[in-house]
Amino acid sequence: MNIHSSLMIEVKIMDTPGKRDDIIRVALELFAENGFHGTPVAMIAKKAGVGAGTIYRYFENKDVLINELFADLERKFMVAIEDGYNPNKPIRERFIHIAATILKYSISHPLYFRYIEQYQNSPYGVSFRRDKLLGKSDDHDLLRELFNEGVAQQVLKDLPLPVLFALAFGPLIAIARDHILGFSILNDTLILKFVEACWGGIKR
Amino acid sequence: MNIHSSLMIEVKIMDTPGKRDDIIRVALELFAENGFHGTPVAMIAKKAGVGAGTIYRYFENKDVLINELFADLERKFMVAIEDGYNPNKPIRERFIHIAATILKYSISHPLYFRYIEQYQNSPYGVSFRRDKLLGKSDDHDLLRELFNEGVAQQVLKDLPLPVLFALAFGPLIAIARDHILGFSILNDTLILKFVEACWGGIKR
Amino acid sequence: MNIHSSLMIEVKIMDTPGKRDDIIRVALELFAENGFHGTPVAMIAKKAGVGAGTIYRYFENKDVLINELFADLERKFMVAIEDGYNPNKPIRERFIHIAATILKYSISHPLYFRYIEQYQNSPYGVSFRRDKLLGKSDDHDLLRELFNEGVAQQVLKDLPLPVLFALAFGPLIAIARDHILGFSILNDTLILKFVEACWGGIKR
Amino acid sequence: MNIHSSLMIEVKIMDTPGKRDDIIRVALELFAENGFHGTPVAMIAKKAGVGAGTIYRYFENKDVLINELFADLERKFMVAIEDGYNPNKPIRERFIHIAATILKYSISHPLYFRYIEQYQNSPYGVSFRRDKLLGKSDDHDLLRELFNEGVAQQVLKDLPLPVLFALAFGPLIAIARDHILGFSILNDTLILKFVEACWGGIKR
DNA sequence: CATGAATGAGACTTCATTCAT
DNA sequence: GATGAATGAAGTCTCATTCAT
Repeated sequence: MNIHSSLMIEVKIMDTPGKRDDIIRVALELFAENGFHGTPVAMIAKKAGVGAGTIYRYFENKDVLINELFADLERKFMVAIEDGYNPNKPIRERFIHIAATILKYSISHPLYFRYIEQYQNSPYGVSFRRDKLLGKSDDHDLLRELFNEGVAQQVLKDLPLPVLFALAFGPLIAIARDHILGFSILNDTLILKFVEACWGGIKR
Repeated sequence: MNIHSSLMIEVKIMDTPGKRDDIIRVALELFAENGFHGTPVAMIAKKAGVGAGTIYRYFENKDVLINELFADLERKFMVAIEDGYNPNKPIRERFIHIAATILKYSISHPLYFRYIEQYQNSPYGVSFRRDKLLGKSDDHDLLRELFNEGVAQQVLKDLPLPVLFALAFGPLIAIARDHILGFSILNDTLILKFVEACWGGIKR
Repeated sequence: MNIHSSLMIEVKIMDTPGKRDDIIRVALELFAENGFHGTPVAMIAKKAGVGAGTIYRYFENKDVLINELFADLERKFMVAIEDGYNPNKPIRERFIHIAATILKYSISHPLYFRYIEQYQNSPYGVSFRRDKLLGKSDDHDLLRELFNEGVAQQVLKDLPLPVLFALAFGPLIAIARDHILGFSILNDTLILKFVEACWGGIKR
Repeated sequence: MNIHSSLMIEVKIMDTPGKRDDIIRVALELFAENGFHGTPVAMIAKKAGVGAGTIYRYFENKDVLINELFADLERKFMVAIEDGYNPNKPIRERFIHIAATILKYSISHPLYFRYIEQYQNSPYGVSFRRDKLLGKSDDHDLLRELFNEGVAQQVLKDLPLPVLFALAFGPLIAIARDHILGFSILNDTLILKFVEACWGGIKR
């Protein structure tokens, strides 16, 4: 019985995270493709190969799933951005790194991108965004630091942070969306040019 | 009797379209605030002071209402842009006019802006956008002409049109959203500076 | 003004009965084709070229329209049957006349037939039928007389009236329906044969 | 615990199909009595003691329920007819068996009969009937064989099949309806006489 | 009288969530 | 823990009927 129990525990340890991940992965795909309201919980359950009730063991309800999934994706973006980021490099280089990473990562993970866009333009996202931007958050701290530094060193235009953000990342979001929807096609050269153009928009 | 008759005609002329407009106005407001799925038809009817069935006299179904409302808003943007637009002015000036108009109009009509954003990031909007961008449309023709001309005259960077669009309007959308959500505050000076920065992003 | 008024009155006199007939005719057609519940009042109004409200000037409500229409059709059948009916002819000849008339009339007025069938197999028809058959009615009096006479004269089988009715008219209804739905095709020879066979079913 | 387990299994086996059957049974009753349009899904659910949504687990929509119910009833009629049918007996005897069975079964299952009649005279039934009669179907094959054989052996009149069908079964349907609606009362003797009379209508 | 826009009760259906197994 | 059948609140839409014009 001891053996049996420990076995079950092991099974749980190994199996449970797998199940949660299955749900997350499938939910991401379906939400990104069909929208939040076009994706019943039962559809996620079926495609994830779990019972509908199981989803409620991992997420209190559908809204929580949607919100946690968004948090997951943000975290993934942060990891991508921080990978290879060197705070000792010049402002320009650091910006190029961040911007290029965001664009490349968005393009190579179209589901992530579409999910985030959808989320941010839904009632879910707005309140979240409000909480977030007014408070603190890691990724923005990184960016905020970079931009504050840039302004202080007179490398960047002397504009409010949100304005600089808009100038720098607005085009990025726009072109990523176009690419993902197939309205334009980016390659590495174009990406680099594009990012440099973004830099042009904020540098003094 | 003449007077009475003409009065009756006036009442008809003023009243019937009034009902359709009430619905449109209320629907815009509620959709922009609560999202498409957060706004039951019954809620629109109640707030518009009409019976639920009445909405279906003017719009075949909820989706049609959503789509027509979007078309309405696009038309309004177009009207705003075309007002004061002079095709004989230099490229730069024309661009500044368009960009400033879009930004000002978005800011002074936050419901319009939020509705459009929401629409374009929903299953409704994606297919529509696809049809639209690949085909022809008045507003884009205007912009397309302007940008093509700019590229030909070597006033603008030699980049694909969608890339120029992204560089020029991506920041605009971003800052408008921020302003509307209260994350940053724009004034006329800032708007002008901002628009000039956008120009900086695309001019050669 | 006198002239004007009398004109209007004339118009009314000529127009009003026409309007009622239009409604009746269109309602018959639509009900027969789409069923009672597949035919909104508004559809009848539109096809009849009248306002929806007008129908309610001639018929208290939809149910009344349906019932009156049925009564109309029954009357028409009676007229057809009585035309050429000679109570002095032998039983057999009289029956042949009636049966052949019913069959021919049904076939040449498929809408009438389908309406009646539909009516009799709906909640409308059942209660009506109950009222009717238990009471008296012209057409059945004619038939009842004929059949009673036939039984009394020992020309017909000695069976209860409803049984004789079923034997005599059951096949008629069945073949008429088949013909109208296109499952079998009758010509005058076949009709005569058929009616004779029906006679064979009840004659002693 | 063994006993308990087996009990639980039994409950499942007995209960789940029980729910579908409850729905079918109640739906039959209500449709037969009130008509298809006089019977909201909610009414069926309530009387069957299930939630409204449950009906949609078993039947895609109301129409499917209506159609499947009809198919069910047809199957039941076929089973009744085939029970005791002996293809080696003479034509006459076989016909008498079939006709008597149909009549008796109709009379003892008035709800089945009324449901079928209603169905066949509704938009549901007409298209179905068309598909059916023009194609092949078990019960009609049985009858078709019998009648073809009868015609070939010169036992039956030399008439098209639909005509023979009408002569043979038209009276049956008519008298069954009368009986069920209480307009005439059949007993076993009368049934036999009646069926023999039907035979008289088709035999040479 | 005629009209048809307006109404709202009520029908069908979906789906987030629960809970017995 | 896992399951998925069951639930019923809530949403979309239709249509018989009314009534101001």
